[in-house]
Amino acid sequence: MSTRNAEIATLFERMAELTELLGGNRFKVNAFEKVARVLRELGPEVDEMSDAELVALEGVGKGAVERIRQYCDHGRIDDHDELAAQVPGGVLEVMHVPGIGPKTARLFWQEAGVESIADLKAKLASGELAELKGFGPKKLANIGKSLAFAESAGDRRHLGTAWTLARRFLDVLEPMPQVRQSAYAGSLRRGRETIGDVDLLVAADAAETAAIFDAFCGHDAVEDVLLRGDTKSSVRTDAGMQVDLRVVDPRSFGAALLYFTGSKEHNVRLRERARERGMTLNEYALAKLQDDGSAGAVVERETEEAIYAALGLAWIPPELREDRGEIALAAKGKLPDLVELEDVRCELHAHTTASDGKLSIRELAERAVARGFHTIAVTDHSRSQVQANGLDADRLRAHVEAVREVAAEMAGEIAILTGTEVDILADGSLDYDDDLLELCDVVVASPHAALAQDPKKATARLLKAIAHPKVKIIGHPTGRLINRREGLHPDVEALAEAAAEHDVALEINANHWRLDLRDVHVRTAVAKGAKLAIDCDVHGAGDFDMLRYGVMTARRGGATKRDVVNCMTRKRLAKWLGLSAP
DNA sequence: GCCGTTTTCGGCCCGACTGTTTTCAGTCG
Repeated sequence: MSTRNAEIATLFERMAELTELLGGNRFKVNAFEKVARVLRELGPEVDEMSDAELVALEGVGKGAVERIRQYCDHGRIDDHDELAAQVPGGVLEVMHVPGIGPKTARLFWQEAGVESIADLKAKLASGELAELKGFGPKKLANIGKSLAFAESAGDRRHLGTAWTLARRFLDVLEPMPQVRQSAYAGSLRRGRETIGDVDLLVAADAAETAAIFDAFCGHDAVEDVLLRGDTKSSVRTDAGMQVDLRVVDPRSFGAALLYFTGSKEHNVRLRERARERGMTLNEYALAKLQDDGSAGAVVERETEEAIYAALGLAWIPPELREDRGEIALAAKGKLPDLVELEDVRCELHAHTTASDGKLSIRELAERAVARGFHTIAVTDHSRSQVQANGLDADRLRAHVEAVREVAAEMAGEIAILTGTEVDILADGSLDYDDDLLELCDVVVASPHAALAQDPKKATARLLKAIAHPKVKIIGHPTGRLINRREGLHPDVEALAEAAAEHDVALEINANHWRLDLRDVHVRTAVAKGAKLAIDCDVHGAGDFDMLRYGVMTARRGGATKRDVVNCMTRKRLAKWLGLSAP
């Protein structure tokens, strides 16, 4: 995501929220949200695009282009400022509290003078809000709880946190005799980098739901039961995340899985498509649409595949369900054949106790063998990474020798490659001289410091590293840490073009704190024909399990196994690295 | 505000749960 596009997207999001809060046209709200979403996922900067190119984007009309240009020229959008002038700044934050929507936020503000979270807390405590019509003790108590939870939990959680939490619940639910099928859905199934709530789905007979909800609400992880109905329940957990469970009739599992996987925007498209074909889609079934507008005979409901097929579409992998054009591709049978976890056959970015890893060379290699990998590269940190015990020239030479010894001992089991994760210094030069890099089979070059550089410098820095003849992989190219550090904002199109030209792979660092490249960058890389490397950046034994998050991110970007160097055979990989045959 | 196999107006997806309701609005996903 480029900074300029993100800034404008934020303004459109705020226009949507303000319009909603002020009771404006809800379709206008949707339209603003849609523009924001398009901008967030846009590869090129808006100032590099023509008006015609912008208006060709689905969801972007003339009005949006005018506002975008206004921001580019003057750094502000009049409509936004006019809306914002009508509402005190803190009211939007009040609206973000779970359980408070636009109507309630407006009522609190206009009838009770709540203009901030602080006001809300004070007036909850004083009992002033209880005098408002329609607000009994339970509603207010729930708002109080939401406030406390939001403060302790903070933002959306990492993909890895959500996946682990989902597993904890499914490990209890799956073995239950009443449970016919179970799955995680929502943004977790789509592999988004951050997850709001975990959505779980279970198929069971209606008569047997009580036992399932008992097990769910009584799970060790549960701190608070938010709601419990006949078909759905929500809880807050010790992981600081909410988990929702839906129990559906086994015959409707496919329709429900489709529905609860989302995205919301993808679902809207599907339902529109159903309508165009005289059908209606909900979480129970795809059904014929009757004259009175109600759902008639069921067309399909048991599997996602059948429902997509009935809509004239190939099954769409969850990671692509973001309304980014995947439905048109599915209609033409042109969906990419996405890379899968099992396609990944090697790890090319791993650390040992020589720098800041927890495993010895041999332990690292044994773990890689256990995963069925044909190759592992030992890439410890370079000298500038003092806090990570980076290797100076003498230590690197000794370490390379040590790696070669273990490689010889384990030659029958796995190929162990010498390597380094060499720092890309602020000016784009590398942290080791070329003669040292020559010792390495694999050179991963990564930025670790000067991560607040301006985009032009960052781009030049990374381009210089890509052009270096020994570099084969650019590690975590932006250096961002999700929810913690922005990292660099390079021109990813330019990087991808250069990477393709020099036959260098851009890494998708699979660590769930990083996911760097991120999904939209992957999309750009794939479009430009650049190779990708999905690496776990292994520091400890458990890190190999991060691979699934990297693969999900690659899939979200539309990567196939032909795009990913870790999917090569041992022989092809050696050839790509310029090594003599293994 | 956006969009078009019904193109420049008139639509724009669907349902569960809660609280405070005498029949439903608000929120959420």
